[in-house]
Amino acid sequence: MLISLYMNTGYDFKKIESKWKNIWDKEDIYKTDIKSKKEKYYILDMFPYPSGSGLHVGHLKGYVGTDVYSRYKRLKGFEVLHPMGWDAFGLPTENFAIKTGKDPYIVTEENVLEFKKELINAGISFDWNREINTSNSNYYKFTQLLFLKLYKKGLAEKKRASVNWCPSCKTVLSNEQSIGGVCERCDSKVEIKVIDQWYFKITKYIERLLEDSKDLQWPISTKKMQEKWMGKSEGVEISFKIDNKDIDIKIFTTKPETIYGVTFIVIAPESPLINQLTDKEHKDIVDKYIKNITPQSEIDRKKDVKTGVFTGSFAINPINNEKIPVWIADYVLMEYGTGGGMGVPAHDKRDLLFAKKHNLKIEYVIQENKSDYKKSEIIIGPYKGQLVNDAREKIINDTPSAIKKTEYKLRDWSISRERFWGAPIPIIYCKHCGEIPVNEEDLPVLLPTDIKDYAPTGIPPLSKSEKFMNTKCPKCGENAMREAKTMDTFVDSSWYYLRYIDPKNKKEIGNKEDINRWMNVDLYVGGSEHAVGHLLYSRFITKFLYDQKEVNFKEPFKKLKHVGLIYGEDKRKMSKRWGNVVTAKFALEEYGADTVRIYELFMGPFEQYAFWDTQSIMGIKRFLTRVWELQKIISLNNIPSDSEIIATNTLIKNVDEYIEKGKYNLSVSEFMKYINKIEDIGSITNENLKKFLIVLSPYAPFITEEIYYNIGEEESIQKTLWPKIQKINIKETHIKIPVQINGKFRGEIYIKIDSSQEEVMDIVKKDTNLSKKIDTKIKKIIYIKNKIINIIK
RNA sequence: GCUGGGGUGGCGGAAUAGGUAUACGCGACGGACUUAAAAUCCGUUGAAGUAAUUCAUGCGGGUUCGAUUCCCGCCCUCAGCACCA
Repeated sequence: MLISLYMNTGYDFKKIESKWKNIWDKEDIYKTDIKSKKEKYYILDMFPYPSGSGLHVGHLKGYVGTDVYSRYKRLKGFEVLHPMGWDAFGLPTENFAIKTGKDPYIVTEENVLEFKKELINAGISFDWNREINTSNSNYYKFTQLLFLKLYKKGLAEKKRASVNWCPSCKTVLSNEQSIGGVCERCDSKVEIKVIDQWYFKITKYIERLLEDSKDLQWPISTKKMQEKWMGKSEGVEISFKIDNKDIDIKIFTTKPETIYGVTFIVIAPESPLINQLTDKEHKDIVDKYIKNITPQSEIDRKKDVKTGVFTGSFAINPINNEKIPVWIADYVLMEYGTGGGMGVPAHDKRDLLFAKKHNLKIEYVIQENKSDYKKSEIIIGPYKGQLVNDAREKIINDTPSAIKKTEYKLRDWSISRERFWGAPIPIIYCKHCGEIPVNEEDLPVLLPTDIKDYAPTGIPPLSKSEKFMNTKCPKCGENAMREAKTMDTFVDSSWYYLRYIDPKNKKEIGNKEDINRWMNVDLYVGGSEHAVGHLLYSRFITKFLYDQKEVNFKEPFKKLKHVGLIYGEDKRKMSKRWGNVVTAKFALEEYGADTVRIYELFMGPFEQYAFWDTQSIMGIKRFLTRVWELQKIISLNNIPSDSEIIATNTLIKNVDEYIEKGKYNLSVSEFMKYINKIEDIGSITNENLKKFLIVLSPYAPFITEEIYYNIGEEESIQKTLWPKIQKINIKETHIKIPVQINGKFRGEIYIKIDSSQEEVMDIVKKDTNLSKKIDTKIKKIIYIKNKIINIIK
């Protein structure tokens, strides 16, 4: 029974994997020497939430990709920092804890152990000496310190404002967490609530965030997404006087040249001007309308029907003194610009819809050029006949009260949460002194351990712990209360990449010299879903630390790569709901780590999504069995044939190139081509087998280590260096080139290198097959030396 | 609607400073071994045709001796964003 199992699997991966796992662990082989003299390379994965549902093969793909690159860089002589940790605070853990009734501390610990075990089983070369955990007080002490630093510079601030509220998670969400008007965690419809919230003033950094992104080696789509999210638009602010009233309405527009076409003014339903603008006659309708509209969530207002009511007031167009009605409209957002806009139905789609619905005048003032708006022609007013591009400045100058202005869509980052499982905000409220920051020496502000019921209610759970809440004012020493809200987990993850460099430092985030030496992250890999959240926050925090002279770099992640999702065999997203989840645990036990690693990279381009396929993975298993069998055909004399040398050189060169380009799937093809070739030759020298194993080792660390050991090497394959190309003295005298007739491939011939056209034609004419085809008159010959010949007849 | 990707065999995918399209793998078919199956090994495999050859890289044009690659105009599809004035 046992024997047949061995025959089926080819080699006993379980035995090999557990053997080397133990040896590597004992030798602490992945330990990074921060003080090493070697050139540094920092390669980072986005750290995971250690959720209860465990690790599946999709998570693994990213880690395998970075692991191949890390191992490769070590072989290339770099000191590599490749750490891992846990984004342990936050809703996934907390919700899991609530569901299971377990303590979140215990839940975190259990999940972390499970995740870590699978990562080790997969042979990922993380340096576990540097493991971090955001829910550990040694870590969140510095999250709180970061808060204090921002607070002291006026960049952390409590404001009363309308916020996105998730009725199911019972907490506030940032704009980045409520994209599309739904909660990113639970898909509930987001509501709008007005409450006190803490904000980090990321908007102060917006210009620098835009400017510096130009130099980042990031996917274009991700950079564009950030750019769009920040939403810079340059335009003009114009004041419209209200007829018979002492009020001005300010509006923002990016198309001041359409001012001759303004036929109404629209203001947001939240506008403070509404009371003054509404006359008696319209008061009832306006009140009713506003009462109806304001409690609506953003998503309900985002529809094509543009509702609105007339206020009874008229504004005066400053350019031509025309009287135009002022309306309240739900498509105008209070948060953007001035909360009001000029209605130009002829040249704005939304205004057009609104005008049609409410029978407002439509006046065309521009002949629009579809391919380039700036080349549109003005057809009304003093600049009739001119292009928008030329007339815009003049029109701005002509418009009284017009001021150039730049508007952005990005809002400040809301960071406080009404939840338990997060870092407490280090602020104290004192009756006498007001809002006072905790002294830095008093950090960390520890999460209380005496709260049993931390299920969300909307009231911060920390407020239930008297032990936590009651404290002394750091300034006057009187009794005072703590802030009961905790920080969003994106604060934890906005600086974690710094902590790996010096994770045990108790005094500061980390040793400055080491941080400055090891940052930036040379390669950062993770899902594209963090494009506008985490990645933007991290850039902001890095810039802030730069300004405080804490660090000497302005960007955290030099190069960014996204990893494509793995879908289930049924082509649906892996989910418990469909029962199509392939867990890392299952795959590793069933196929072995080396097979799973190679398979995941061979599925397709790294950045692209792929479908799990239990048949294809067998191909990789077969491949590794053939690798194992190479041991049986080692040649005795150790003198490689020319073809063996050429094949090995090609392998080394191509794999090198493909790894550098991140084209892991193509390097796997190279390994397969190589083994096909060697099997054709029938033997391999010890020397070249070693080279093959070394270049394969980043992909399949276990089997290569075992064979390397079997063929007599005493030191780990991981401690060797990338093989060099062997110089050979084979002078190629002849090469094969394709022959085309009338542009179509018709055959190939062997020619002497650097033959002339005449010499090549002689060979073509001697070739019986080809000469038959060119018996008629030849019109023209195109010959590209050593490459191709095309005969036109 | 906007932004960024993609459309190549039965399937995953190779190949773009224009030069033998379909590498590598999966699957399928045929064969060897086996009492048999699995595993393994050896062939074949874009389509049509006995063959010469013809037709095939989403569709329609163009440039070129030659186009998957470059240009123009479409169609389809995936992802993200979307009342931001």
